Amino acid sequence: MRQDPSPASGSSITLEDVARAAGVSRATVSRVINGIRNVDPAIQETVRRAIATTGYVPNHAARSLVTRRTGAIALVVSGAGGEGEDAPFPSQVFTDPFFGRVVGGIVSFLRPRGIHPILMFAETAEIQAQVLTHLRHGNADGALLVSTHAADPLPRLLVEAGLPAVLFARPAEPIPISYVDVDHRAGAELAAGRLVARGRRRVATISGPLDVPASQSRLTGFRDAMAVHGHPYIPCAEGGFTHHSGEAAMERLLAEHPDLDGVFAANDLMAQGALLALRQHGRRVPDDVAVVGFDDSSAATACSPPLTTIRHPVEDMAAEMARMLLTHIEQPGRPVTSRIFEPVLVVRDSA
Amino acid sequence: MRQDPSPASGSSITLEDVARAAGVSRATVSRVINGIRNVDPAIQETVRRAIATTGYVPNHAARSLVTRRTGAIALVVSGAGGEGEDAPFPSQVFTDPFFGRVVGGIVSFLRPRGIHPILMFAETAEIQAQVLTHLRHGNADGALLVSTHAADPLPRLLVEAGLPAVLFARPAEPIPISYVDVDHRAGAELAAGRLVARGRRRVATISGPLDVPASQSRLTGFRDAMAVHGHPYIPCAEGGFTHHSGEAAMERLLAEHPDLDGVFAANDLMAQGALLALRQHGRRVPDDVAVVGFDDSSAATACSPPLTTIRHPVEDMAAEMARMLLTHIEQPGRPVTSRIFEPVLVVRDSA
DNA sequence: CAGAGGCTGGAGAGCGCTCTCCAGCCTCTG
DNA sequence: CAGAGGCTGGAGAGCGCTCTCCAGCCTCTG
Repeated sequence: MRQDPSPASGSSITLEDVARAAGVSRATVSRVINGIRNVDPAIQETVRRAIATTGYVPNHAARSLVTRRTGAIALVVSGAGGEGEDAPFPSQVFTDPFFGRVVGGIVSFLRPRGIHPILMFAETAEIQAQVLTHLRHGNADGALLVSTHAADPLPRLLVEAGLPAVLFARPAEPIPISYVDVDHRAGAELAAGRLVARGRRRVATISGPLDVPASQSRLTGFRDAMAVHGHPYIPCAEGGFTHHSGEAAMERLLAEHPDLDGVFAANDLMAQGALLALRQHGRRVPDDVAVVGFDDSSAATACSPPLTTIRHPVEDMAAEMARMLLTHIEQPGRPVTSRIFEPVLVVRDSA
Repeated sequence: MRQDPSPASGSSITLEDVARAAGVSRATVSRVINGIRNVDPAIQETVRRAIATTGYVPNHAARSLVTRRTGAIALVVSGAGGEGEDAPFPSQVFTDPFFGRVVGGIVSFLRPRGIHPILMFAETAEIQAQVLTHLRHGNADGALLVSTHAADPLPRLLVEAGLPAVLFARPAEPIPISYVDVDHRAGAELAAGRLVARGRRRVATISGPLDVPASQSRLTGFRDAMAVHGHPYIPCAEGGFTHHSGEAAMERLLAEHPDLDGVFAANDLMAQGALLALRQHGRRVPDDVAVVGFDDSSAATACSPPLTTIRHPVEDMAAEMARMLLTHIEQPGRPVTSRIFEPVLVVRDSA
């Protein structure tokens, strides 16, 4: 079974070969493959058969050389501005279940369209520059950007480079770029409502990093809602969206307010840490202290007790990001847009 | 500030433009950029300056059309053969901290070489076919494959397609493909040694799915080592590498062997589930029952108490996969190889 | 029935690179 | 000092597609 021009090594069968086999021109084969213009059904059939028998596979590079499209989308996870922890950045990021849901939503939208995202991490300014260069080399038609820090300069750099891009979460600085986001304020109001409904009167909150707009919205939204319910003073300890920072923040809150009976943590990972601290201090959850998280990550169900939390439709949001990006790529002149999603309260055992 | 051929939209500056600006031929510019053959240092300098002033960025498609290399690597996460759970596959997969470490290791090796992996999920046979077609279209020079199930046919399909590929973990069926793996048996021996050293005499194990070679190796390795230590009978409950399956397996073990004082779970997620079950049954860990996990995932430290576990150098293994793949791509004739990594015991509180 | 206009297939240019081949120069050796 | 051989830069083909332009045919209308 000798096959000299091995079909594997670059599949050396070209459009020319198919055209010859079908007895038509290259242009006609191209038209059949790309489904443009009317082609006689009988000829279409002949061409398709020729493709099948030759085992032809289009050369992607040749195609994108002329179309000036790569057909590729970059998924950029950017963390510039954040301080390093023990694990290398990509490990750290993917340990967060949130990113799994983002990836899931993006893939669910792109894959049926034959697109697979290129995964890029840009945790430092230097690497961001490399990533940007890589994108400008025409390695992707556009970028989906998820930043872990608000001070991220990458969104602006992408806009300046003229590269189609969509953000997950509103950028800290106002720049002309499309994004999806959740209504953080509404989510915080749901959390407040739940704690009040459970009869909690001495409530505190563990916020995310306060340079992140989302953290700000959750904090002020929570405080405003609690004020409406007649609770004017809500102590806050700032965390860093990590398990350990949540534990530490809970320790600080307990030290200053040992009589608290309710906590709203701005994400589930911190809520999980808070549960640990509460247990170590002998507090029962939810009997002594009710805890509400945010995100409905898989951490929420792995906790003991399982977390009552605020779910944003991350998969839907991520899919929408991808949809918006494809629109921008297909219609370059299009104005930027945003889309805000409504969160929902997920009641489990912690509150 | 008008720029008609916008530098963003495909950066219409070509090698030709740089050559003209530098007063040399296209070939010379190409040589400087790719660092092939000697070029007069003075000319090199002139060319570099011309590149800088023109803002030239090589066209990736044109290059790969002639080199027949894309410069891209696919990271394929394959789950064919597994039964679906509630979350969509990609979300599920990335929720497992293990994949974060794999991605981290791969990125740490590829990124300095200017390569960013294309992320592909292939959870069903149908999607595997699509993924394979996509790869054969020349969208990547090779594939790094992480399978979640042993019966995965994708490794064989990749070999048949002649596509350079490297697996994480030895394939179930013997096929000529390179892989990295951990010495599962040695890891299980470490776990057995630890439990024996802690004076445990009634020890059970929670295995992974028994159609996975790794699960088999861990189970037999554990049983063999315990036999050496004088414990001939080790009950086993089969799990599915998930939190919940670990919890369920622990329930079964406790029902049949209420007096057990030590458990080896074949991964941390199941160990975490086991801890939950033990707590619900009023067992103290490690006083009543010592628990050893496997993987040293972030679940190990999020547990209460933190898990004593077996760490495989996942990041190193993933980086090695990438290195092996690049070797295969650069030297197509090269025979397949394997590399087995030694695990280490990480002592925390659970045993 | 003649002419206009639409539709379909082919010819051929061209996308932006790399790489082979060759010319010309320079260096070294006998 | 002549000739061989190495080295460096340029010319030009060619990678495999798409897309424009055009020819030829067919259909429809006046």
